[in-house]
Amino acid sequence: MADRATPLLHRDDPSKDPLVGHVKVTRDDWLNVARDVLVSDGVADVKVLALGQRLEVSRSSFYWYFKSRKHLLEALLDGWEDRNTQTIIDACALPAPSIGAAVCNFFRCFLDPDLFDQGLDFAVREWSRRDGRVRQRIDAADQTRLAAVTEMFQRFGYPPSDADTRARILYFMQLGYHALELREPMDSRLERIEGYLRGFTGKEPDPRAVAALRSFVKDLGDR
Amino acid sequence: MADRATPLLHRDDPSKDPLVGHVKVTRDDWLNVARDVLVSDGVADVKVLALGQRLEVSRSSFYWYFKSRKHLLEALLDGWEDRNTQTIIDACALPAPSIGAAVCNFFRCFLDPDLFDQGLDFAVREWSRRDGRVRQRIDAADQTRLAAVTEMFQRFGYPPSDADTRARILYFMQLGYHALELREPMDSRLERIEGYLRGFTGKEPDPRAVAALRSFVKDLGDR
DNA sequence: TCCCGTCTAGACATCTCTGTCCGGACTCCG
DNA sequence: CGGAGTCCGGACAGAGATGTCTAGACGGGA
Repeated sequence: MADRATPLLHRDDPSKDPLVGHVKVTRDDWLNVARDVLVSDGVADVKVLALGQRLEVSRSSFYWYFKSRKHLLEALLDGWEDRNTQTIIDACALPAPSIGAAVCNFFRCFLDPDLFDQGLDFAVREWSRRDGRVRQRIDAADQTRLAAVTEMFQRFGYPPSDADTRARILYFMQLGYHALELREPMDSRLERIEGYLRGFTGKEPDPRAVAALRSFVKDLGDR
Repeated sequence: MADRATPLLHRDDPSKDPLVGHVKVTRDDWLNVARDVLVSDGVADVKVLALGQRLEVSRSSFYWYFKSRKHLLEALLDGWEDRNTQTIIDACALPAPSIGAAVCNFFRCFLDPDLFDQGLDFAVREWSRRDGRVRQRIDAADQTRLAAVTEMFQRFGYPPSDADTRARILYFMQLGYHALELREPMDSRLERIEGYLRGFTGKEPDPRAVAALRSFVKDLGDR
């Protein structure tokens, strides 16, 4: 024992750390930090050393949880697919009394950042431009999502080609909205959505569906 | 003289090179290759070694033309600004008999990839998300472009606030269109533009302006 | 108390990219 | 012919990132 007499904790000052209470870093911690960096800085900046510094832990810890950086990126993609694509599929498969209510269900998962993470979706889309395998996964995800939306319209009696067209417009519109990074107040966004409902269903929006959407948004604002 | 008896040219087989005829690599060659990589792979992949390999030249040549990689990126930004922002400014300042013809001038520079490079604009916009200084430059460029479009509407009698609104819709719409990476046939794109003309000018499109735009597009297709 | 599984620090080799330096080939021009 | 200027290849050092290895701290169970 020479100069180091305080080997107790590997974290000097846990109070100023966002993970107060944790003494150990979990695999999910690595994944969450990696996801944050992916969204804010892009995949090129997802570096083991940088993630470790943010977690105030050395790189060695990383290699306990992940075989390599490549495996981390793979896990990141799996999480993205589980979260975003599955959310859309679930929303489209939800039972609904009318097509208007069904479209409302579709919009709901985009309104709640806990359900669909648009920043992550955008980051993966950007990542795909530079990685063929990611490109394949996101292309497949787009196909899967579109198929789910198309099936939703078909379930309410729209003929296949019509359902396909409406699904594409609906899905692409959401992509474009997020791509522009508009920051619109929730109220005017709701009004726009009601306008969309008329366009996609071809009739006046179901008042009960609109009311449900409004209360859903209100809950989002309250919490 | 040991094993190398053919020191004549530094390029083994100039025939299969895109720069046939060039024996020397120019500063513009480096810039062009760098721009291509920036557009297709992002700024992180703009590496001196990779650019040199594509030019079939060693990195030493690079440091003859550029002080450092940072200076190359700076030159890339200067070229982007000279080309894209200046193109919009010039198009908006062009004399026109009516606001409809003026808006046609605006659309023209987006239809011709030699005037406005949308891939480059998109790549720089993406780069700006990870570099504060680039972010400042692109924010300033957006302001400058919007001011030019606003001035165009004001020149034709629109009151300032109205001109500002129309300019924003017009400019943001172009951004969104390119962001979605739609590949629409030129014919249907022209029809859409005529529809926009009604919206932005509030009256039927100037037939002469539309005819000029059509012949401009035809020239683009012919060459 | 002691041992074992869990988790991390630090040292190390390796790779990639950057930037510098030197020398040589080529061109132009006197 | 020859010297200066232009341009490039190759070697070198340094920084930073990845992945491996070993020793050791911690906690829980026999």
